[in-house]
Amino acid sequence: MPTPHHDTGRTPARLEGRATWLISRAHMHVSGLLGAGFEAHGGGLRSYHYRLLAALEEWGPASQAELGRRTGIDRSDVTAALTRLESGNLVERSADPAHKRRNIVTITPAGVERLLELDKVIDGIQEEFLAPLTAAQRRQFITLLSKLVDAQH
Amino acid sequence: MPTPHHDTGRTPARLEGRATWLISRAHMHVSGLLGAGFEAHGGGLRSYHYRLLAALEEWGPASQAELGRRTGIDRSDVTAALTRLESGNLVERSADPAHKRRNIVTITPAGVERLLELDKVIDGIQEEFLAPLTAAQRRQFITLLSKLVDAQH
DNA sequence: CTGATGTCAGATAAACTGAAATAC
DNA sequence: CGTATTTCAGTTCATCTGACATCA
Repeated sequence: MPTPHHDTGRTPARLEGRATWLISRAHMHVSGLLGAGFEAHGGGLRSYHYRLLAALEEWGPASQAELGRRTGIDRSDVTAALTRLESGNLVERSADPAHKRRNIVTITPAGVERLLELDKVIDGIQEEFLAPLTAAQRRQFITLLSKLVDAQH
Repeated sequence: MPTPHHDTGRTPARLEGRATWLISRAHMHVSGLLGAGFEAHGGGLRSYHYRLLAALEEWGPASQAELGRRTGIDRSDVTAALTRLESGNLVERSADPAHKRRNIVTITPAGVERLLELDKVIDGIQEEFLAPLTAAQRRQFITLLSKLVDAQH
């Protein structure tokens, strides 16, 4: 058990040995970077909007419930975020002929354009975050993180 | 907060190639695990409280402003979280004799005990998160993440 | 009836902002 | 005076809950 040392020269045991504490700090760091990025260059769009646009471009048109499942966004929040996107003509809602209750959501050309702009912003943030690593280390990190994210179900 | 996941077996290009999108998903994943863990075994304490207790045990007594800087928690939120911890006798506030405005915050033995319990919870969550990796890969991942976190200032 | 869907109203936690009072 | 500290009041964003009407 670590006993309270005091100040000293950096990187105490907890920060070295505990991955979750580490992940929590990395999480805060990324949150900060993303928040600042969306604030500065997001044109009023937030992470929900980015995730929805990305999912639509990636997997094509979908119902709102399906978008919720794919992006991990609650269906009630999907509704609000899509209303926002629709008001900017970035997506379109149309009734599913096979199921009157269900909407089919489609990304518009303007939506794709907007998404590509956001991608650039996000790529910049990614560069900034990964800057401390060498190219080889970055590849390693991304590979490992992919494994971790893909393994969740 | 489980959020059931997608049906599809394929991993689309965006998820393969874009580290920030990946990090955002990992971020959500970790948030969910931590939230559920604190909810289930945190005894009413949340991430702010854990971070503050950990910082106090790690670096010893400190002023509130200093705690804020070390943990990345805003000074105004430090105040509220410490009041909560103090009401459970997990920390103590005392006036700094050298500076009347400043408080010196100390973790109590009960606070250390509580922290060690929370550590166990968090270690369990960490195990769960890192489960998809081999032991060697975990070490690699932790090393790389340490580099990324340490490099931020 | 069951179950999925879209919507709304509200709660909560994390993080931040601005301002005040106090101490150095 | 300027700066640092604590505190308070209020805001935003992401997330989740519960309810409800609608449809298959």
